[in-house]
Amino acid sequence: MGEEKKISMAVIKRLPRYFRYLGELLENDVTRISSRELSERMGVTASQIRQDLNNFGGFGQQGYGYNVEYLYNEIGKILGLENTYKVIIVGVGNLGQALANYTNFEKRGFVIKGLFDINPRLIGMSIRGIEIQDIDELEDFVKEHEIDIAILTLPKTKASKIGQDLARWGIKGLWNFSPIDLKVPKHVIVENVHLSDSLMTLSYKLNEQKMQQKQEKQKRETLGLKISNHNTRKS
Amino acid sequence: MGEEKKISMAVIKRLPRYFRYLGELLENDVTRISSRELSERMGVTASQIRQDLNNFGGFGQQGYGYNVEYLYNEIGKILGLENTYKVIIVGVGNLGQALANYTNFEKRGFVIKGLFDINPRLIGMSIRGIEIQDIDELEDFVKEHEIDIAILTLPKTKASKIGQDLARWGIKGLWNFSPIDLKVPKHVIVENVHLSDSLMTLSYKLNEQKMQQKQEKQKRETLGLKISNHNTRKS
DNA sequence: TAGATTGTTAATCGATTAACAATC
DNA sequence: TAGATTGTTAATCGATTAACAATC
Repeated sequence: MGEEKKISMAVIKRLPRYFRYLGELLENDVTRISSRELSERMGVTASQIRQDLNNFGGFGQQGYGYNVEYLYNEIGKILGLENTYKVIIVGVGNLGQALANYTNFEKRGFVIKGLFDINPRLIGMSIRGIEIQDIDELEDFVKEHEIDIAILTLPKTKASKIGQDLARWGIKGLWNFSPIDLKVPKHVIVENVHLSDSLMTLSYKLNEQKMQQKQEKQKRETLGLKISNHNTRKS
Repeated sequence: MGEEKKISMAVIKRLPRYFRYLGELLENDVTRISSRELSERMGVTASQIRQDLNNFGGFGQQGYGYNVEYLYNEIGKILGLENTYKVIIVGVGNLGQALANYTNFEKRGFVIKGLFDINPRLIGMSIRGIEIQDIDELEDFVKEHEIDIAILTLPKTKASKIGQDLARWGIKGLWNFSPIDLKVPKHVIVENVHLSDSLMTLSYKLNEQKMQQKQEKQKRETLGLKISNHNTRKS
């Protein structure tokens, strides 16, 4: 009783991908799918799919598989997509503007209520009908409108302090695009998008690939040399 | 000999974070650091740091710790940051524009050589001196300039085909921002940035937090009820 | 030298995969 | 009913943590 087995982050991080694949199946009017078939499409094991889903309950039926629409909706619920959140964007540079213009987030219940920047040239401008305000207004706005989430798209030098301020002012979640680790109380949820980390991972993988190819080439050449030596000796 | 123990993705994904922390230490003129102290700053175990680093060699010294600058440079090498790559951006919408304007990538050796879009209103415009070209020019450009990496910031309906085209035209890596899993030959490296997945993870965590708080509140209320009952009986 | 801290082996923990009884 | 496929337990695998001898 009350013994919620803590669900691992590995599982949680896979849920959006399941959701994505089920959404596609739904679009293609597929009504049912087995763990085996889904596993083949997704390139994972059927066992993992069944294990992952059974963390949250039994959504399938023996001998039948899973009803696509039902499972899609259930995963949506698990992800909390039926909630709506009041969102602000702090830092309306290139990336902030891009996110402000991105209407898809609202479909997931993330409604942008305010935009904030320090740059006087931006303040007063509007994006999708929302005026960019001076960051001095941030505290009052967050408290008055009971903002849930702040998207942090500002220079790392400022992100840390603003993140802590927002935590104090009652923000529930931070979607952080700055290449730093925010230090906030643990009741404030932080989800990071570290683009530079992602780029470095890409760099690593490209470099690894390059080295492997070089190695293989060398191996081929050594082999070629041996063969030609062999031939020389023979002839 | 030639028995490279394959390094796990978990380790690789942690390298950029080490690199980040070491960079900060370097900026603060810290010359040496022990695994223990770094572990405290980063919120990981010292054991993990030593294990991770020893996948690539012994960079420290017993009784001393690690030289910050040396370790920073070595991790930079491991990440392949001394390489330079020719990059194009395919899809110059809000996000593509933001990335095109982001100069930090060039510091990591990712040099943007071309921008491509299908939208006639964008074609001919320039960002940081680079003209946006019609996507029809893509094949010739990639082949002629031997482009290494394509950043895919286009609608998911188009990303899949373009990704496959680019693979055929000799691209080495794809930095994919579309919410799909690209199907390309395995010699083409794909690094995904799934913003919508990240947002759904945030949504999950917020929802979980909300439920936990609700549960705790209920528990407190039940407890309060019991106490008041108890008091009632007593008085 | 004595103290500190690495590199590395061994122990533990957790996550993934395999197997199969339950059941639709 | 027979076949299919889940839900779940057990086995395996891999990753993390602990421990400590080596050594600066």
